[in-house]
Amino acid sequence: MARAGLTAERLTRAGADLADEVGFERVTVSELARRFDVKVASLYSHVKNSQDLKTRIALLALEELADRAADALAGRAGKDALAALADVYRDYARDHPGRYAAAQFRLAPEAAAASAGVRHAQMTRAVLRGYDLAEPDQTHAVRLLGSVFHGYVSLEMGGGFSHSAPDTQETWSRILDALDALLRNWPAP
Amino acid sequence: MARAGLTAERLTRAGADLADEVGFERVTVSELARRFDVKVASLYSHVKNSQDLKTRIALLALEELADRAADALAGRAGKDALAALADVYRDYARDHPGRYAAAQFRLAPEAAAASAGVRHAQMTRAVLRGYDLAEPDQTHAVRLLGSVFHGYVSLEMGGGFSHSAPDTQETWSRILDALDALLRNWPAP
DNA sequence: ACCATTTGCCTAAGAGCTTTAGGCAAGTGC
DNA sequence: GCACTTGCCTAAAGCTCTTAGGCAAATGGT
Repeated sequence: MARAGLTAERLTRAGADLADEVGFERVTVSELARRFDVKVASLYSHVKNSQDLKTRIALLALEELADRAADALAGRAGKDALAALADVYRDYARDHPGRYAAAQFRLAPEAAAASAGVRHAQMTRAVLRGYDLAEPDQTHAVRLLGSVFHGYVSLEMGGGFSHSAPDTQETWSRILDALDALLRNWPAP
Repeated sequence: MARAGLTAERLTRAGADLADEVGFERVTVSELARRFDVKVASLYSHVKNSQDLKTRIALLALEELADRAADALAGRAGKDALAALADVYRDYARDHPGRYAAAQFRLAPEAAAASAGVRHAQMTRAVLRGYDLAEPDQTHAVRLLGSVFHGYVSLEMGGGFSHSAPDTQETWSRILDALDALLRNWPAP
């Protein structure tokens, strides 16, 4: 019997593609086996279990997202950098909804600490260097930006803003304007 | 054989409690049947299927959340109202994590239109009456607030802010201060 | 109070996903 | 060329979901 050439990495990538097609929550070891034209049990030599597979997909998504963000931030500062970072999240979620959902997957603490999640926080801090914020306000601002980016993208993808004018692109720009204004004028306690 | 007195409503409430205990994604028709000491198939007379059950739980959560919000907003205006509404979301998510997750469940368009989701949007608009925003800025602001509230709560619950100073309560207050300042000083396009 | 009807929960059964155990054959290294 | 490792397989058990059909408990009209 010819071998299919399974690998944890190939499975992870295929799982991520599957997530983008059918949604992260419907990523299943069985479906993945079907796609590789292989029996289900065979996957268990490469991946511990379903949880492990999902964790790998999540880590992949976090990496990809961090790579895109690093690219987008190169050579930018101030509002330019803010908008670039924001767009990376929004565009990634549009291009890869399943991967984006995977990036939200609850990781075990050690996995989380070793993940690209750390880079995300660093990059948000890098954006804030264009604004004049001392600690602890900088941390507050990091958390605010994370909340807005994630919250907006997830509401928009979830259809929370649908069927209503004005269109979401317009809102997105105005929110970025507003955040820029806010960061330039962060209120004292 | 004694009857268990099953009802769509009782199942929904028990399902919501179950969600709070083990997480919304682990709410299962089987587990619910176990809790009522009844065979699984019996639930299918009261609830169409697993999807239907989850939808009902989601609608319940949206109602409860809207009721809490309406309560909290009564007699408040301006920043007071803003903070009260924000706290309702955060507190509800803390008290009822499973229900909160359920409230994020993707509803079918008709279900969504008939849900308490509409009230949520109205209440956010009510809060904005304390600030001087004309359309379309008001809609942009509604979306911003929704994004921040949802994004913050979901990152905080997901452990996104864990293990790091300053504590999340402090950040939350400062974010509300910042939003208040931003709304009082919304930038022109 | 009695019988007919409705309603509620049951048994049975099929189909899918997950996971473990053990086997045979295709590659790998001496 | 042979022993060994590795990769995919078959088999099987356990869990969830869902439908179909049956019996008994409630309900209500006479």
